[in-house]
Amino acid sequence: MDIDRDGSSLDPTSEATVLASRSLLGFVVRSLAPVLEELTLVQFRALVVVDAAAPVRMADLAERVGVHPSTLSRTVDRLEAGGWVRRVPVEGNRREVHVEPTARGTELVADVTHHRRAEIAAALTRLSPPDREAVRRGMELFAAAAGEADPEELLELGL
Amino acid sequence: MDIDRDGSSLDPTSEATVLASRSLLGFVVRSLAPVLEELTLVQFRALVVVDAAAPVRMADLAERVGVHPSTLSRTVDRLEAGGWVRRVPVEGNRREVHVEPTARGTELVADVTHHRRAEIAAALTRLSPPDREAVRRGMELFAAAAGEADPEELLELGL
DNA sequence: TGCAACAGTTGCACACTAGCATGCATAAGC
DNA sequence: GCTTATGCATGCTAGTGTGCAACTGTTGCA
Repeated sequence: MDIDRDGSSLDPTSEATVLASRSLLGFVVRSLAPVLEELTLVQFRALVVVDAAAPVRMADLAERVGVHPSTLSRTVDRLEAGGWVRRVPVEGNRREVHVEPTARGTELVADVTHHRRAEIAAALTRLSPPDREAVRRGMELFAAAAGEADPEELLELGL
Repeated sequence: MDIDRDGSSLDPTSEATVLASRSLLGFVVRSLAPVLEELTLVQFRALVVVDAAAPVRMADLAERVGVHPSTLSRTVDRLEAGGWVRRVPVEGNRREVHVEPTARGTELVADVTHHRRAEIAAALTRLSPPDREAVRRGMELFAAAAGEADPEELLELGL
């Protein structure tokens, strides 16, 4: 909330960046809100990993999501019951189980990112071409300076 | 995760913005991670509201956090047990109860935002002054185009 | 004064996350 | 082939979040 309280003590660039980050977070939250009416955050996180890494073994999935295998087993139960993922036998190994997204699961994940990107693009249309260019340059410079976010890390918020 | 999968279909400014947003989210998540070892996300959300709006009535708090008063009552129980907030009687009204952060609660919230701001500032030092200026301008333009995020909305992720 | 509305808590029910210990089937190693 | 390790599922316990309904105490109004 008070992400920029006491902001006056920082340099103007940090200031502007913090402010912009609040706007961006708004986009993220809005894109996530509808999902959270269908799935819990934990479930969506798991679905995102499945969608990105399928086919993935249960144990690997548990590790990537960062939960105990037994917890994951039950989370997959729920995702499977909801029709978001399915367990598939691994050929040549009857001990392991793979998890894959269903079409519905893939679609849900795609919708979220799509919606987010569309909203951002819509906001940018409110700028003149030169201003848009300035945004592009600023964002690129910032991304380069900040470095890629660790995917595992982003996952902690289901992103 | 795949926040920029299929990115090629968008304009370069959206592209850059999405990329930068991933970095920014990384900062947010990192600043939040230590907190989540002490409090649940819901509890932290409530704490943030209390810290920002104290003193606040239970009913108002429930509404702002977006949960049922009975749920909030128990959440406050837990926050109070952990020493993050305290209930204080309202003078002149023995029916209402106010909630206030303890010093510890205020400090926790401040730590999160501080840590986040410091990390962002540190990343920006890796840029030359002119580049930093370009970032400032880009971020300001974006924030202006995107508009202020709705505080209630950001709260959904405890921000 | 008496009654209705209000503020907050508590009992109840249910779902989800979480981890540990256990069990079961399968695979791998000797 | 027998033993051990692995992969997964399940029973158990516990903490949390959630809402509804009921209850207590308080306030406000007629």
